[in-house]
Amino acid sequence: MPKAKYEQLYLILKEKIESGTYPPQEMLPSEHMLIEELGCSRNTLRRAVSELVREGYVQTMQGKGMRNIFQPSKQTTFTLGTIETFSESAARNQQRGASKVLLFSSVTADAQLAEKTGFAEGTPLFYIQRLHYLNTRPLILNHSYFRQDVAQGLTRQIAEGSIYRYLENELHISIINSKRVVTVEKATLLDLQYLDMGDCNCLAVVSSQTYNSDGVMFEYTQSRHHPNFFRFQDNAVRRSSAQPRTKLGGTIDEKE
Amino acid sequence: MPKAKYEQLYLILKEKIESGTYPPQEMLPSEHMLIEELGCSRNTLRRAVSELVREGYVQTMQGKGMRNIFQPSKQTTFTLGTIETFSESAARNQQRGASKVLLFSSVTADAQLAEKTGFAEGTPLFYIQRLHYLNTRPLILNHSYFRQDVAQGLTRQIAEGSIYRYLENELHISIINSKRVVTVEKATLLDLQYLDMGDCNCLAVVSSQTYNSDGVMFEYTQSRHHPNFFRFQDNAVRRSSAQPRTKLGGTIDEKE
DNA sequence: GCCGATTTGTCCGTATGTATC
DNA sequence: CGATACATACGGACAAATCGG
Repeated sequence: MPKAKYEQLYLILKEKIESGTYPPQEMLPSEHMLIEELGCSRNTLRRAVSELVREGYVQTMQGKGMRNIFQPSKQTTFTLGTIETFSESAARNQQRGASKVLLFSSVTADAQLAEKTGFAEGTPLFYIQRLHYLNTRPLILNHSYFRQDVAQGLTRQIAEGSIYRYLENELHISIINSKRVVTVEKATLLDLQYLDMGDCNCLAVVSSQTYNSDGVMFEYTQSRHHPNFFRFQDNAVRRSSAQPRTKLGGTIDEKE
Repeated sequence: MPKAKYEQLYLILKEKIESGTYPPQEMLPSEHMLIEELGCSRNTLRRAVSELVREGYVQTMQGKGMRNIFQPSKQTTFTLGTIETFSESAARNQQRGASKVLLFSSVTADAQLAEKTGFAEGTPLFYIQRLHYLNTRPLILNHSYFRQDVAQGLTRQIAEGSIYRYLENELHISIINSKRVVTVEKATLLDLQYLDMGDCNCLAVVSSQTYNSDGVMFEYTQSRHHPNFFRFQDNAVRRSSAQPRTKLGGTIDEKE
């Protein structure tokens, strides 16, 4: 369970929105009312609300109030504000994913690999190819590179299970953040061999660089997603001062 | 210029990070130091910092401090935390985009269109097809639907220029937020006709539902992006309490 | 292992500004 | 104009994690 109060309030409000306790398209109680009802300070409530805004559950408008703009899942279930990952999809569909290690090897980053991954040239790496299945259907082909000096003792056996459980529980590495880029690329021969793509010749590629608490990027992973089962969700919020900020300013300018 | 103090502090810190005033991979000054240096309260500083964390400029670790993890643009310029839009790319490359209206029409949402767009069946809509060029190269094919009762008086002439300037400045509609979904789809005949896609038969599709301050979704736009020029960026941050939250929890679980 | 200093994380109360009605 | 509501900003208090002695 979450310890922080603002997380609890966030979950309470989210539940009330999803369950229809707050009617769709209608105004929520004012901050003042919610503070009394929930027994918290204004700052704490606002922190919970700002998360709901970021995820597209509510609109806030100065001088007016907060409006519930949650829409209960049109077609597929509607999780907001982030990537729907493989394991999330699996859990949501009551299906369990499986994984298979195609390749476990050691490599040293050459100039080309350094350029692609962001590791320094000459860095010793583990290079692992893994295939993720959902319901016996292969959906994601992963190319992962781990720094050998960080992921010490990593073996093919461990990769068959959970690499991250090993890194966190055995090596006590704490993962801090992960930078990701989504692009669309032509399918390689390997993609076509393992992913059953029909007549599509492109796929969605999520490249991520993951950092530990020492600030070192210890992992680069390229996830190649079957195009029919890839779905990224986001909510862009209007920013008061329309700088060359990126969020919605960009999105809206895009349409001019 | 931005009015809010936390926005100014955010820009100041971001500039110092990007310019190398704070060395890469090193710790930033502590909150206490920055507060004195910048002349602000702790909350205001923390608000600015949290934005930098969200965009992958810095890591924060309780008991340790803040580390600069910005990487100055490996290959393409590196804007973090959001979609790189058409106009942003254009501006960044010193190139100007152009737009062409392919179709301007009125339609009424039937069952199928209602399902796809989220408008109620029977809603009168403007349906506009527009092609966006970058440097004479067609990159994005947009299918836009606007509610006629909201976007009153919209004409093909206006669509040749900026629809949003008309909506905001003439009709005084305030845009609050926009829900977006990124998928990969097979190219249609129209895509192949207008976008010069080579031998790719798929493209990146960004579907967005945009809301005004009355909480009504007044626009649905499907942006079909040339696969070679699509790039979505994100930074996932570790959350202390590992709930069935979505951000990094999901990303990491994905790798199990 | 303990203790204290440092640093970030959470929470509260209050005051003021600004947009809406 | 006043009342209401959200937005910004400040200062203080305590908790939790880290690190060095």
